[in-house]
Amino acid sequence: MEGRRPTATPCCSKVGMKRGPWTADEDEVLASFVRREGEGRWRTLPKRAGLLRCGKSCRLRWLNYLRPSIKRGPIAPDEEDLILRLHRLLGNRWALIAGRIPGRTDNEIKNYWNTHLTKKLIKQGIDPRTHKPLPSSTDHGSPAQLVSCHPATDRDSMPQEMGAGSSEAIAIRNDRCGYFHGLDPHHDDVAWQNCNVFTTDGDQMPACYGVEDGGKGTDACTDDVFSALFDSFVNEDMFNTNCSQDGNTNEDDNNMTPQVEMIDPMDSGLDLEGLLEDVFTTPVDLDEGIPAQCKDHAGK
DNA sequence: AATTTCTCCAACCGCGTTGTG
DNA sequence: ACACAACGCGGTTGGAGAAAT
Repeated sequence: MEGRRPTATPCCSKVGMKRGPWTADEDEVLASFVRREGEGRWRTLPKRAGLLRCGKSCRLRWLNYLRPSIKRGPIAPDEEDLILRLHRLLGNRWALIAGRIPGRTDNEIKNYWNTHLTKKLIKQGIDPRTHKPLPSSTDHGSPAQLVSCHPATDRDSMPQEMGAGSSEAIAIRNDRCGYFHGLDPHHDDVAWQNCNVFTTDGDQMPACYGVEDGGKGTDACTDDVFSALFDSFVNEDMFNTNCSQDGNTNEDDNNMTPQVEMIDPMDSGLDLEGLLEDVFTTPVDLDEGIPAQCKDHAGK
């Protein structure tokens, strides 16, 4: 973009630095240099490589476009599904999300989210920021004190155009259940007992949140717990299985406003990144790092 | 065909975090 | 403990092309 407006404080104040779209020649210079010298030292890279770009620009170009592992082309449905689940779990942690979707960059996912998925969710009556039903699409009714949030509960209340198994549908179900209610009571009893019920007044907080143990609560969460948690987010089939195994139904669910403490993992003091790193011990490469269910789901 | 509006996405910026001396 | 540099991330911008009028 040659015509990008100049700013008062450009990232690189050096006069003579080139900005805007990269040319094929620049790409070639950068790519061959990074292949030769490796990533890093971006600040000095332009000089060493003979590019009239700032280091930041070089880094971005490499990471978002030139890296050999970049997958081009449209986002596949399974990738979209994974993005939705991960966003629900992680929020706008684009880099973290991208790290779980091989070949996709944080920028690409962010763009896709902003241009496609937000609209899609809004169209389906879901707030893309919170993954909760939009106010206009919810009917606030009876004050439930305790919510036993079993996914099957909401199945019948899904919007018609939304398949019960769709990620959007799951998003709604999970919204009514709190972040951790994707946990499978059949899969991990301890995790379920720790996390399945909590109230608005915090009478019983799940140990996972680290509230009751002086902030060291993440220690109380085993890898198994978070594997189960994460599996439940990324594995639709498992989730549906849970639903079918759970006989709980509530015909008035549409009217139920769950008084669940919707704890934002980002604000809970829970080190999700660290925990995710534990769940996926190897970086980026899904074939190695992502549980089988997830791998299947991503079709990688 | 010309013009306007909309959509997409590459690139930029500012700020927070991490590393180093 | 502090300062500084480098890196990395998320939010935002604006040009190009597509679609609508």
